[in-house]
Amino acid sequence: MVANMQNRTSAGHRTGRPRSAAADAAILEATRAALIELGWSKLTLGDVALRAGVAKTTLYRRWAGKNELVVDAVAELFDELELPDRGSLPADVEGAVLQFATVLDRPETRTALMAVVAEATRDEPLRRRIRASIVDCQKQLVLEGRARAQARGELPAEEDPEAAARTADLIFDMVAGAVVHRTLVSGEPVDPRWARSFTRVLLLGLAGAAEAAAQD
Amino acid sequence: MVANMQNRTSAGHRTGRPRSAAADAAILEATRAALIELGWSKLTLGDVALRAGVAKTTLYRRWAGKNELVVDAVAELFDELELPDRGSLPADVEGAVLQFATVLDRPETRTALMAVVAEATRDEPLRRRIRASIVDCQKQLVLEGRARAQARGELPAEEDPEAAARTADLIFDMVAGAVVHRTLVSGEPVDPRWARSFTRVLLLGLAGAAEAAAQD
DNA sequence: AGCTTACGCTACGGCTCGTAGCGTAACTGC
DNA sequence: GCAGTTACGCTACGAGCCGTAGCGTAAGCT
Repeated sequence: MVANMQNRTSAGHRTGRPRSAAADAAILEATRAALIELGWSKLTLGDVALRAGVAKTTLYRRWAGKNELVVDAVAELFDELELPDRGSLPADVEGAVLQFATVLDRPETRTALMAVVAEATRDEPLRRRIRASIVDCQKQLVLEGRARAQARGELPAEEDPEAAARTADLIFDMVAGAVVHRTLVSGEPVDPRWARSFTRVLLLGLAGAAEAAAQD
Repeated sequence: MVANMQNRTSAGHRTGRPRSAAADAAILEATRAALIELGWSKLTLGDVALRAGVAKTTLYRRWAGKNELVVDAVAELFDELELPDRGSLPADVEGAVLQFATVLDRPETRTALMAVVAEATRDEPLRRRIRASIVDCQKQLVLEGRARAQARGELPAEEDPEAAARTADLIFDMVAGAVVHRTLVSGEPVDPRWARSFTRVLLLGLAGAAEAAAQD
């Protein structure tokens, strides 16, 4: 649940006409539709307002601009991501990879995700917004998966919390990075076969690295 | 050497006034300067022309638009990438990772790379251009590194060429994806320590996967 | 020379941006 | 009910950039 981190910062005003939640939903939906039809670069806020059936000024009252609006629109798609229990660590990783790839396969995600990341390189608030509403909830899945594997006895419990955090970051960048790169840069599909190969390399590598670290 | 794949499609015209190579260089340099100062979204072709000291119409005579121009401008930065022989496969991978990260650390690369990739999701010719002038020459380094490792005896020779190609693609997406993701999405630096951890996981994973495959 | 192509310059219609201003609608507390 | 407060729709506007047309000039080739 992303839930409008942009408005009513907390314990917001109680008087006056409340903002229409229906308008919020219509705008975000219209934004995704416009992304599919026009792509990021040709998307205009005037067009989104027209599709959503609201005035252009309403958009500017709620979002600072195109960047913030699109982040919220695609963040909802990433909310679907969950981590179904498939019984073993390799199966879980493979499932997560395929699920992530499914979201990245949507045309609105493809065109929008890289664009807002590019914008974020020169916009610190936008970067925070992306992290809070998209990236961090993905990283959460990594932590969840590790905890599950430790409960199953497939992974040893971590002793050094700092090292554990670094490893989690490494895993996250490797998984998300590889899937994104294959999908958007190489332009090749993330099919079950690729997911299987990738998962195998990743898990064998992590197991070997943990073993080597234990010998230090 | 990117060398203007956009002009004079082959055996181009020989009569008339030739295009100024100095103008080409000035334009690409001005484009990078504008990327640094303004970023992708605020970069305008009129401004680039002003900086380069050429007429705006000259830009449109050589490039179809902003996308193509920026691709050529950043492609020159990736031309620097080489694969110095560091004596062992892990050292080579680590060096390549750090070198790649250095290019991604430049402000003009950070803001431009993701942006053109985003544009390319709805523009097939642009995708081909990016592949030809940026991606493929990176992938070449992977093949070069593997050949070198095989010559050293660190890797077995491949028997199945198709499987070898798939593995090379997997490695490429894992390396480039992880570095890009850490730099541009997570926003954390790719320092020697991270490069070391990453390389260890990758190579141990590949070794383990090759071993497992041999047993099939 | 004469031909051919590149270049600089000006000017233009068209589009999008983001905002200001106003009247109306919706909800709250007295 | 009524007054206060906030959201909404609508119109209009200056500003900026886009991409192109048209023209005169510059730089090579034969």
